[in-house]
Amino acid sequence: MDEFLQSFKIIINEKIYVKDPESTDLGKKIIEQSILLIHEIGIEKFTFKKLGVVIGSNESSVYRYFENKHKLLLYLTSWYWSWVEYKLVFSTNNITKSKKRLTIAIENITMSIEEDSTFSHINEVILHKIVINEYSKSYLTKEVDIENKNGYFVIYKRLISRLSMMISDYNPEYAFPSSLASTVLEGSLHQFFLKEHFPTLTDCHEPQSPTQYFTQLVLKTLK
Amino acid sequence: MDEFLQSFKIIINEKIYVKDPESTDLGKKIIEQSILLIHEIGIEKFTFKKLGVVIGSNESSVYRYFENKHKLLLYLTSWYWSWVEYKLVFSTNNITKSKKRLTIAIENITMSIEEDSTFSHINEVILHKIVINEYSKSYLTKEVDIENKNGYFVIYKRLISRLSMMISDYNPEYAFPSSLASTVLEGSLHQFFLKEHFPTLTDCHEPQSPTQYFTQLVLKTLK
DNA sequence: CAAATGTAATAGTAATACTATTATAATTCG
DNA sequence: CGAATTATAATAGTATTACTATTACATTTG
Repeated sequence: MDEFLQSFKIIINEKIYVKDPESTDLGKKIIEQSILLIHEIGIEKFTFKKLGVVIGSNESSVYRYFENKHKLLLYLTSWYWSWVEYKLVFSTNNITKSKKRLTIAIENITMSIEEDSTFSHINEVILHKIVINEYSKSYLTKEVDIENKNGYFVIYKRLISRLSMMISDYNPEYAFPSSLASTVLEGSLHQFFLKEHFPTLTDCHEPQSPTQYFTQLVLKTLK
Repeated sequence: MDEFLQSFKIIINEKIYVKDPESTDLGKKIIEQSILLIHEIGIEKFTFKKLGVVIGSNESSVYRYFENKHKLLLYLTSWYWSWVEYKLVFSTNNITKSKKRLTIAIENITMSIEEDSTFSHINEVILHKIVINEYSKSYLTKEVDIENKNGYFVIYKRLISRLSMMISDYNPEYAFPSSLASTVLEGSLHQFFLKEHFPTLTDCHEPQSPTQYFTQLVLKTLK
């Protein structure tokens, strides 16, 4: 599957960027290094100036690709959700039993990313950590409704909607499929965060994992 | 209970502020108006300069009370969690049946705040909305571990721990009481946000509510 | 009523986010 | 081939923000 994925390009809403970063070497460098730098210093302290230094280029060159750092964050997180969606669709394809399909989906959404694999210039392990620490900030803004209308969150919403449908397939009677799907997705990011910074607020320590917690939670709730 | 609460002062960790805002009129005005202004323009665009204008005072006067806007946010959210904790402890007191106690606790934590009541200068309805939109930003930072050590999140953690204990009381066998407690608390904020901005991702629309969703989720999971 | 303290205003600085303009390199096409 | 066009990047800014140092004024206290 890893090599298979390499023959695809993840397509991101064109409105998010000024110039497609996948189209040039500098663009790819911007993606590669911004992931490392945002992870290192956090989105608040991240600036295009600092990024310019590490990519050996100028601040203003970055502005050719992204309007501002918020859009860059949207790009990176959209890429991440798109990657997860791809893995989810691929691994649940042709699985006819609704329970099996649902557990595979939960696994895909809640699992910790272990190794950087498919895309040469994107480190998925670190990108996952960025999503854990910064994703909420991309929608907890005053501009969320306009940006939502512009389609900046389509991939994220589609992913939740896929999980929601699998929940309803498994138990058509259940009244909160969308809420449960969004809880699993957002909740797993939160559990990873707690594990790291507020360990007493979670039970997902080795050998336990968010995947086990949420799989049990969903199956018991839907029974 | 409302009048009863008025005879108490909610105590916030002294390290969060430079000078206790409850100790002066200006301090109370800072709290009152910052709640309204942060709600109106969001924490990113909120500045002490803008706050100075609405409280009819100077930017620098605000710095006498809070080091920066991040600390002010920590103060406001700590106050909120403290208020919720008080209501929770009060309403579950003397309830001996573990199931009843648990459902009351979930109700307190997940319910939507309807009216501004107890404290003259603090609007709890709007403060709840600030918590929904801004709370995650107060811990999704690079400084979280130091600030946690300084005790800036004690009330929040104590609240989750209370719920966690009630979960274990109801079902001592359950393996994820803390994870479930943190999911309920964080998840309910998230469901309120979705209801407002991503309505397709939640089922908590009238007459349904996050309280119903989470009460059912917890009881089914613990059965 | 003088000293001490509390409170607030003025006037800054450093850093950040972003932009306008110019320079240089690469490509296209007659 | 070489002029015109376009792509790309660097320079040099500006406006805003977050925060600080200093001074001025007001209030309290012994």
